[in-house]
Amino acid sequence: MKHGFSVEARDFDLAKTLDSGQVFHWETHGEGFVGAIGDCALHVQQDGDELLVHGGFAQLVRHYFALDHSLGEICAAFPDDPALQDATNFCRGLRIIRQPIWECLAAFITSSMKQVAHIRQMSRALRERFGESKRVHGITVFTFPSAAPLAATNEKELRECALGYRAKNLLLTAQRVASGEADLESWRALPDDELRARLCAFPGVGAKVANCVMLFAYERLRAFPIDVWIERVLREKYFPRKRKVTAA
DNA sequence: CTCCAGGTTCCGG
DNA sequence: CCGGAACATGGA
Repeated sequence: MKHGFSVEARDFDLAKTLDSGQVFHWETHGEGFVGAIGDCALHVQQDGDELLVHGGFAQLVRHYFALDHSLGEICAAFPDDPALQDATNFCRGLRIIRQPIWECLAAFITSSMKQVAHIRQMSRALRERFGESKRVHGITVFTFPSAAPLAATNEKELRECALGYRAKNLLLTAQRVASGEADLESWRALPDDELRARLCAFPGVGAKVANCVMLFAYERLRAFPIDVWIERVLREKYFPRKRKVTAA
């Protein structure tokens, strides 16, 4: 427990944020969580208005969890809508984090037609098989594999991580990223529409996954991923007569 | 044993 | 453009 860093974290709920389905590779450990941000493995634990971070990287943690966002201002800007009021109360402290692009893209490619518990299982299998082993706080953590080691495998090996038909999509995407043909970092400079079009050009990436990557990795806070649950709510609360609910 | 899960893609009308 | 169906896997 010693040698940890403390990071101020007001208006933040670590457990709620990591359990919200925007990221899939953190695991509970004791009172906190272990995981990795890119290559940096760490243990994080919340204690009131602060985070105890083991493994260093305090500034990285602050950036990753978007602790610089003013959650109060963001919530105050919401329209006066009963459903949104309920939502803000229910989700208080849940932040949209800043994920490394590749691991976000890869994770959501595996997410189609899968329950969150399954997505987490696939993430773990990929990490244990292709990620790097690190030690932090006395435990072993596997980082999420970069594109290169995934590009160097084959569909069969990825299927052994329970990816099913998603294996081919992840493999082809990893190859395009690892080869440099698709430079995810440079795409930060693109406007929303162009970025979305490039993301949708990857196999297995459609409107929903592209919007997840834009929102969770590219900081495009206007992106609005519509999954089956959001669609049900939109239909029930706002558009009872529409046959199809889309972002536009 | 069936059903369906935080979608995408392809195909026919 | 729009509705349907296939796609793998595993837990309920």
